Amino acid sequence: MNVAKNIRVVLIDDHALCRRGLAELLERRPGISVAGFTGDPDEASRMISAENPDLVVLDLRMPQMDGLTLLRRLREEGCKAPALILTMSDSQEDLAKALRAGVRGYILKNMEPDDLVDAIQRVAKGEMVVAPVLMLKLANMLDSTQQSQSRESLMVSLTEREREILEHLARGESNKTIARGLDISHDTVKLHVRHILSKLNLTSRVEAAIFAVEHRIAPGA
Amino acid sequence: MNVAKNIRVVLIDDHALCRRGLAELLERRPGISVAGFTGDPDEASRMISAENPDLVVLDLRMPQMDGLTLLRRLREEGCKAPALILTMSDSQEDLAKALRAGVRGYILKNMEPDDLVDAIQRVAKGEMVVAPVLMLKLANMLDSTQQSQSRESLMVSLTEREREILEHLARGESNKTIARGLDISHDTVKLHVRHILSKLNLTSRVEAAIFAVEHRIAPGA
DNA sequence: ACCCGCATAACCCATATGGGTAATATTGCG
DNA sequence: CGCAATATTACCCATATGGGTTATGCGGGT
Repeated sequence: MNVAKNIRVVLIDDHALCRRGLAELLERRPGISVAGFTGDPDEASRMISAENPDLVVLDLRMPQMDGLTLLRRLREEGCKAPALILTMSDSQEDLAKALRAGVRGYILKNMEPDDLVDAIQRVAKGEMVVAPVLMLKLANMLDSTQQSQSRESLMVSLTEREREILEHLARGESNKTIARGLDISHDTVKLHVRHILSKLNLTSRVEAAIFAVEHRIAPGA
Repeated sequence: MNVAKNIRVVLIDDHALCRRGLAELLERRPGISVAGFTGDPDEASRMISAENPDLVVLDLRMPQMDGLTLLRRLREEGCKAPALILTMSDSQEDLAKALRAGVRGYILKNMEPDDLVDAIQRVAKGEMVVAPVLMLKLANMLDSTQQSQSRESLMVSLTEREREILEHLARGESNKTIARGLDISHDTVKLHVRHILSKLNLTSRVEAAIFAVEHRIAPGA
């Protein structure tokens, strides 16, 4: 059904506009055909086992299911196609997470269409593609792999209580307020906060709050 | 150059992919033609005074310039065309800001292309269009207009310098660090921070940091 | 010339925070 | 049972932060 070097891709993106536009853009390129596109995880699942594409283009942030979670699910279902992340997020964390999940490319949505096409072709050829802007961050990560990685993993080392304290902290509450709210001593809260900072390798409650907000530990007020 | 009921639109979006795809989608609809598209504010400015379109489709979050800031600039330059915001953000805050800036439509990027076309046509006819999902939030706003409105609107009252300080603050920097970074006195930073808190109606730097992060004033570390 | 907003800086003071140490109670595990 | 982890509280101390006041210099507008 497809010519020798034709690359069959499936697009998964919750933005109808993006995936439609993208699909049209790709369809008119020689050597690339769009086997399907959807924004729904379940449909993506079915589509990929049915079409068995050469490549999966995946958005990271989707309302129903996180892109990487979906990727893991696809892998479990036997999908072997390389994944190319196409996202808005240029954050170090997301990049790191994606790379550790074994994606073969990570590019940003604000790039030129031609570059995207190029990225698809290179990933299909077996190359690894990372958005140039992010290569710097990648370099940083190699040095201080500890921080962003272990900050992630050390996150799990937080006690239930500490996570609870962190939530309040990330709502901007002072130690005193947290203490009143949880009906414990001010000193106890202070100690918990110190433990949090120490475990997450941070030095101030502000950093902790930012960390929490960026990791959606704190519910969006 | 255009038939009677042809709607000439200009697309402003920093995502090359989106604007290209969108342009193609719109071009193939009868009654709509794309007079131009760009992701650059200055080019947008020139394009709109040159083309004098019937409608401007605008993204909110753009790296170089905030969509609403750009809109205000366009208005100053004499652009009378109604604006239709097309964005990812479904936040109450952004919607409120946009409405107060006088946009005539606010729709989300994850909607179906057909709905977008519909929205464009309705705005061109003089109607006001708001994404259905957001109508609820709109209702909420009518009650509790105080908080989110005043904090948002007071946000614009921040000085350039204060915004700059806020950025650093939202990276978790202490006053001393910020002072060193900007090569000004510690006391000056303190004063700026106090002004920020006062203007935004907050009481601690932690709240300010959270606010900044949630509103992407701070660049993703 | 005058006033005003802004950035800058220097004070004072009360409180909050980060960090160290010590102690007690509870819980679950080997 | 003893041990380790956790939660709790209490101290001490240095520094950071929030808030008030005063003052200087600059640039824009009246």
